[in-house]
Amino acid sequence: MDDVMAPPGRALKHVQVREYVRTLVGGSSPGSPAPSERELVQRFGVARMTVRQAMDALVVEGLLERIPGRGTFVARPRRTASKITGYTEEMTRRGLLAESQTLLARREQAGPGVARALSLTEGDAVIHWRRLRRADGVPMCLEDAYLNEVLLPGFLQQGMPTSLYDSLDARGLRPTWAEDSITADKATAEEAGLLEVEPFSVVLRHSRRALCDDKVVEVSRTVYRADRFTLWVQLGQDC
Amino acid sequence: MDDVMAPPGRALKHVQVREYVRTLVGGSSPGSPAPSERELVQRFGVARMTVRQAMDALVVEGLLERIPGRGTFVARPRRTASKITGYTEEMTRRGLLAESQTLLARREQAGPGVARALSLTEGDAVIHWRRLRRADGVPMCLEDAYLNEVLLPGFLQQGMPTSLYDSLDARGLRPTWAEDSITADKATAEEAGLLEVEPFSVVLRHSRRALCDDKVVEVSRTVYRADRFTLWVQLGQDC
DNA sequence: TAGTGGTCTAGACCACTAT
DNA sequence: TAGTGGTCTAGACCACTAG
Repeated sequence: MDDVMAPPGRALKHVQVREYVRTLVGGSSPGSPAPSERELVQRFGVARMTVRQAMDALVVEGLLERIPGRGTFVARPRRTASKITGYTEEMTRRGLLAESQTLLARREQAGPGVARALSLTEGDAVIHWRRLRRADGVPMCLEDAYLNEVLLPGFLQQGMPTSLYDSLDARGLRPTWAEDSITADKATAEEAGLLEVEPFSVVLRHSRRALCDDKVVEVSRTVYRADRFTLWVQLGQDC
Repeated sequence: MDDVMAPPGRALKHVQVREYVRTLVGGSSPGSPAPSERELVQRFGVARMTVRQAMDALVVEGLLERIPGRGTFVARPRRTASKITGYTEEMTRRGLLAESQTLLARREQAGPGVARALSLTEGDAVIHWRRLRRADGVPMCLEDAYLNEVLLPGFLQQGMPTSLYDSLDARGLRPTWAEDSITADKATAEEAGLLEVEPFSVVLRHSRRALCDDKVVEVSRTVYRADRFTLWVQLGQDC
């Protein structure tokens, strides 16, 4: 436990109780009982409101479920909506080897469309990064990403990473919200050549505008080979 | 206020405080201050923990934001993930007139694929509903929906509604979670004829498996004209 | 009847912000 | 210095569930 290393007097009591309960029920199956509130009052020598504060957090989080008159139990995991992922994560999740070949990585002046999408002014400096991306060695898609240079100082000088989303993560800019549009189309001659398919083959076009809090961190357009790629999306209410 | 009609002794105090604050800050813009906790203690003559319980609920809900040392303020609305919608809702949202023509609506025995997707056994009774759907009079997509007859008793006898999702809503079966897959493809000859496009035109195929709690309420396959339809998806973290 | 969560009180001290 | 939210105490009564 991390708590061993922490100054003992510093840890908040409701946090201590919360983390105790979390580790206690960590591996339990849904429906298993959690300790009763009064039991935790005894064990930690705290007031009941303190225990309730701890348990409330776990209930909001979806780990526990209260049943009046019966007790508190491990909740069944909520079905979750899709994480916002990039190509590397997604292909890895599918058990494929993700590789990328940078075709272009440079500073450009934003055109009207890209400027609007990035919430910038036309002519502002943006990073344009074009990659041919493979899965298990076979061309899968061609991606054009546009990034706000102000948010990513020194990005082009640091050598391009494999995963854009890892880089964003490292800078605390992991997208928290994204709007995607998806269409079916035919490949242009250039796209077909790079993707190694016949000209005018069917492709899936995927555009994304990704935000971290209120900052637009990525605008991208990706064209996928339709014969190799299916897009999966999970949607959830609430949360 | 609803409270006027409610038995005065019945309303829980933290609910009274919560709803008072909700209506008070209802129309306010983000950043507006909410009453301080001690001010509400005075106004309602309750303990501070009761006020905190009320405010906690509004914070979890995303309406309020606490800033230690400063006060409690109206939060900026969270960006939300896409609602799970059907065709009628989606087209209406886009300002188009949604119309449907039922091509088939009957009881069938589930084949292996549909049975698995609906969490049924092969041969179980399912409802198969095929519709040609128009937007502003022009064919937009062809949809095959498969429904669990046990969850929708008398569905076929009641005359087919325009919106499946409205019917599900009315029965308390509005989907809370959905998994979609999206691919690009070419239309079959039959599809092309119904959609009034050239044979082998590019289409967008969209499959959905929608659940309400743990019940599979809809399994569908839809083929959209690529020249008329773009799919939009919003993704959010947490929620 | 004993145990559970739900609600509620009337205080207290703390760190932080703003003036 | 005054006001705010964050944390915490040591009780209390209620409705409900289960044996």
